[in-house]
Amino acid sequence: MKRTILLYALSLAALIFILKLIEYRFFVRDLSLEFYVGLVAILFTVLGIWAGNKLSRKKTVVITNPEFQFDAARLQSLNISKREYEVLDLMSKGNSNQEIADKLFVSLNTVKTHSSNLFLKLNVRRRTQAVQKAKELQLIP
Amino acid sequence: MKRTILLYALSLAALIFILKLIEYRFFVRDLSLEFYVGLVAILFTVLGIWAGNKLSRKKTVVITNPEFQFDAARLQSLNISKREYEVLDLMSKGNSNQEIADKLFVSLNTVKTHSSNLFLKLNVRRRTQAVQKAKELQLIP
DNA sequence: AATAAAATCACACTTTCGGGTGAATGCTTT
DNA sequence: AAAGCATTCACCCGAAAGTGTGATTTTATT
Repeated sequence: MKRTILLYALSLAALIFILKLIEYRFFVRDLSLEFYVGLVAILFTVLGIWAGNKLSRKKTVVITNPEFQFDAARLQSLNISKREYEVLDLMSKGNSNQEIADKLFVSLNTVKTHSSNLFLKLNVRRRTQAVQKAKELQLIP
Repeated sequence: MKRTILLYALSLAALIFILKLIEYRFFVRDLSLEFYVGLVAILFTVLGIWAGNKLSRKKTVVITNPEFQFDAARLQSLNISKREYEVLDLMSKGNSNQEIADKLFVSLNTVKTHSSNLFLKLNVRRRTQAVQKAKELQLIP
């Protein structure tokens, strides 16, 4: 964290130095102000992406802790429906399809349909893989 | 992904518009070039951080659980053999019996025997339950 | 009201899993 | 050497899981 901030500061200093050089050329060679500003924008966008990645990678480690942080956004982005999620949840608790069907008051075939669609959305082929992936994606505890 | 790029483009356009306004004021109020450049730098750093985060967020895959403390004593007390544990480990990673057999260079029947004994020792009836219970017992991450 | 999405179920079919039994081999431990 | 354990494998059988297709109903959204 500290090192990232330090590196950011150093990069900032280096960039400002480079910009001063460019500024010099700008006045000497009479380039347009738009070109100059565009260059600054590009450089700092790149720097921002880099710094952002460095800083948010630390956050990833925080997410790694055992405290489950439900990722509703990811659930939505995968287009997993409410019913499919319920099946996933019961699945992760070690229930068979028949047990899931009994608990959700639906037929076995319905559970199969839901789980099949779930596997497609999670891009897996078996329930064990689905559970694994769902945990990685912070969809279930 | 597409939406992020679109939003980035829109933000870019908005920023350029704002910059033009600032540029206008710059000439009118005669602010220093350094101030102007600094502002551009800050704005695009922020934009870069945001865009970078959006684009790289899908990389937050969590596999390691730092809380995991391997409980060798429990493994022994359950009389789980080395080979059975290897099967359990591969099982927890979503492998089918056939895949486990291939990875351990044994036959499918052997894996079935191991997993069957494993289920007895863990007092479960399905691989999903076995994985669940093994995690609870701190046998696997 | 029309359309789209979600949820429901069926049926046929293939694959995978799990139980039960039996058996051969090798490695320790007594 | 004998007993015990782990490891290996085979065969059979039934249960569970998963695939594919098609169809109906319910619920949201426009």
